[in-house]
Amino acid sequence: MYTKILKLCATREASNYGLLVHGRIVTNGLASNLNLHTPLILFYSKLMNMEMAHKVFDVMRERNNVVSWTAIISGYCQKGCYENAILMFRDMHRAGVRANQFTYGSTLRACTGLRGLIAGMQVQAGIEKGRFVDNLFVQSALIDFHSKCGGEMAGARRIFEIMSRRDLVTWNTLIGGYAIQGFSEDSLHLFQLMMREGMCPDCFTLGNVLRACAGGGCLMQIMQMHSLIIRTGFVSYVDLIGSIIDAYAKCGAVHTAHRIYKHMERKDVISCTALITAYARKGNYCSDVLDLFEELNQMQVGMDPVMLCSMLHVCANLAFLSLGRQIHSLVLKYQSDCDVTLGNALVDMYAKCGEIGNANRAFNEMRMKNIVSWTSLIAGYARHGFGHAAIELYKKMEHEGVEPNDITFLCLLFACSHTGLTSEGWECFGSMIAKYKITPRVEHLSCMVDLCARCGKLEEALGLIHDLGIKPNPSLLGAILGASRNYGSIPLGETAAMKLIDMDPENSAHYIVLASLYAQAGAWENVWATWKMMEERGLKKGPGYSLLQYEMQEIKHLQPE
DNA sequence: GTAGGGTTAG
Repeated sequence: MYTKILKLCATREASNYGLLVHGRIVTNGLASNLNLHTPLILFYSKLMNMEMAHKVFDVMRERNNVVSWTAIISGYCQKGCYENAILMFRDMHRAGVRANQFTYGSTLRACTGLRGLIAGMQVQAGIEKGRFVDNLFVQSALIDFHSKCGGEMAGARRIFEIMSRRDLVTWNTLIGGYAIQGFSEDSLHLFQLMMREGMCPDCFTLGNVLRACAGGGCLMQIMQMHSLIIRTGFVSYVDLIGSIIDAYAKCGAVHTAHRIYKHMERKDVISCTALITAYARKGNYCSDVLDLFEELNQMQVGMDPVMLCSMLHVCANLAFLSLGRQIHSLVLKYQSDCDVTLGNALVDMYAKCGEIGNANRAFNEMRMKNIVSWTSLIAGYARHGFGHAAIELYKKMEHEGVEPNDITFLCLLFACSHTGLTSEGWECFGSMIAKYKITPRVEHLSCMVDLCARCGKLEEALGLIHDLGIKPNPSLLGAILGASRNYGSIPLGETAAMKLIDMDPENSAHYIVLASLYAQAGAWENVWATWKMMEERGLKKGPGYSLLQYEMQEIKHLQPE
C-alpha cells in the first residue's frame, strides 16, 4: 500500500503527500522495513532530493540490497551528481553487493557524464567478467560511454558489431556518437544502413542525424532532413524543432532558423538559446538577440543555466554591463552558481565589461573551476594590461596542478607582449613546448613576433618562424607587418604586405598599415601610391569605433545641472 | 540504456 502511494507521489505536485506517507511510516514503526525502504529512496531520488534519499539509505546501510543501492546511484546520476554516483558504486562494490544491469547502466552514465575514461574502463572490466556482458542495456550504455569519453569511435563500433541483438536505442546511440564526435559522414551512413535494415527512426534518431548534418555544414542535407521530419509527422515534437533551428543556425541560415522560431506555437528556452547563440556566433549581437531574450522573459518561460550563459556571452561582447549584472542576479536566483561553464561566462562578462575586480571576485567564488575559468581570468588581466597579474595567476594555476592549454598560452603571450614582459614571454613559450608538449600554432608565433618587435628583437622571432618551418598565414603576416611598422623595416613590411594583399585583397587594413609604415619612414610618394591602389580597388577605410555602455545613473550624473 | 541550446584567444 505505502509502496504504491509513494510511487504515485513522486511528482512535484504530489510530493507533500509523499512526505506525509514517510511520516506515517515512521510513526507506525515501519522505518526499518526493508520493503518500504527502497520505495522511499526512489521517491526522494525522483524528487531530486538526494539529501533525504541518502539519509533513508544510511538508516539501514548494512541491510541495503542491489535495488536500494541502484536507486541511490541512479538518483545521483539523474541529478547530475556523477561523482557521488561513482562513489556509491565503489561503496557498493566494497560492501560485497553485486551490480545488476541497471546499476551498470547508471554508473556508466555517471562515468560518461564526468568524461571519466579510467573509471568507465574499470566498470567495463567488471562487466566483462560478469553475466551482464551481453545485456542490451549495458551494451548501449557502453557504446555511449566510448563515443563520448574515449573520443575514438572504434571502441564504440566494436561493441556495436559484436552485439547479438540491437534495438533502436543502440542505433541511436552510435549515430549520435558519430555526430557528437564530428564524424558527420559516418553518422549519416549508419542512418542509411539503419533504414535499409528496416528500422523506423524515432525523434532521437532524427535529432542525432540533424546534428550530423549541422556538423557537416551542408544546408541541403538539413533541408532534406527537415522535409523527412515533416513527412514522418515528427514536426510537432518541440525537441526536434529545437534541433532543426539549431541545425539551420549552425549552417549560417540564421534567418531561416528565426522564421521557424517565430512560427513555433510554444516557444521554449532551448530553441531560443540556439537562435541567440547563432546570432552571437556570427558576431551579430543585434537588437534581435535582446528582443528574443525579452520576449522569452515576458512569457515567463523559466530561464536555465545554458540560456543565462549565452546571454552573458552576448553581454560580454556588447560591453553591456548593466544587463550582465541583471543576468548575474538571475544566476543567483536560479541557484545555478555551481555550474562551471556559467561561472566561466560570468568571469568573462565582467572582464570584457571592464570590471576586472568583479571578474576576479566571480572567479574566486566559483566552487569548481576548470582550465577555461583560469584562462578567462588570465585573458581578462591580459586585456587590461595587467601582465604581472596574468603571470602570477598562471603560476598559481600550475601550483594547483591545473594543466594549461594552447589558449592559456596564447593569452599569456598576449599579456607579455602588450606589457613588455619579454623574458617572461620567452619563458612561457619555452614552457609551453618543453613542459606541456604543446606544438606552437601560427597564432602563438604572431604573439612572439609582436613580443620581439616591441623590444627590438624582431630577427629572433623571424628566426623562430624559420626554424619551426611555420608557413605564414594572414594572422602571422599581419603581425610581421605591424612589427615592421613599429620597427621601421620597409623591405620586410613590404614583403609581408604584398603577400597579405595577394591573399586577401579586399581587406583595407593591410593597405593602411603599409601606408602608415611608409609615412613613418617619410616615404610620402609610396604613401600616396598605396592609398591610390586602395582607391582604384574601391576600398575605403572603415571608421574606427569603441563601444561602451553607460549606466543610466551615470548619464544623469553627467548631465549639467 | 540514447536525447535539442552554453564558456576561454584571434
